[in-house]
Amino acid sequence: MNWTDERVEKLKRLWAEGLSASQIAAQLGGVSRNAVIGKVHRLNLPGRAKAGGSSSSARPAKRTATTQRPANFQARPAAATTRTVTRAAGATMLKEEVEVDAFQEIEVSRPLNVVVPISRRLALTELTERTCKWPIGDPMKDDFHFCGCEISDASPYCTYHAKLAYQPVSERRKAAR
DNA sequence: CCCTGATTCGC
DNA sequence: GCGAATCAGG
Repeated sequence: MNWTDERVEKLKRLWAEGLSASQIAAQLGGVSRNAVIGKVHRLNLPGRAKAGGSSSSARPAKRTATTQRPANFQARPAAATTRTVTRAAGATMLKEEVEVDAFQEIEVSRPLNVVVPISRRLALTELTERTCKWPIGDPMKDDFHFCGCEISDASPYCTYHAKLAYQPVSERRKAAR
């Protein structure tokens, strides 16, 4: 694989979004994470905070899609906006708005110290034994992805989605993200 | 041991 | 310019 303009643009975009080098490599295909990092340097793109690198949870300066935030840290307004803009069909739109409203309810009632994982937006082929396999979005649409945040135990889901996984669907829907 | 980014250096 | 190998860290 060579670095076509298209692939370079995608690299720039994903890097700016805060995806890790390995995630970007998986999305581009045909390159290793080292290749991605090397290219990032050659392009003189801004690096990630601190030398020695760090896991996704230890990037102090930049807030990225892989960090975790307190539950009440304004995830909702952005999400609500995005969903409203993204959806087109009337029926779907209505459903989404209901979900968003329920989500707001949940968030208000959630204790302050609970953290909600921010999706790493991984594709199926990017999942590992240690990434949350909670599906997000419509499998028939381009933006379908999995939560992908890190998990530590044997559960297929992160702690947040594990709680959802064993609830009745009607209850899950309220907190679905 | 999993992961992260940074750097080096032969190609 | 490219990226595997290696390093250094969480």
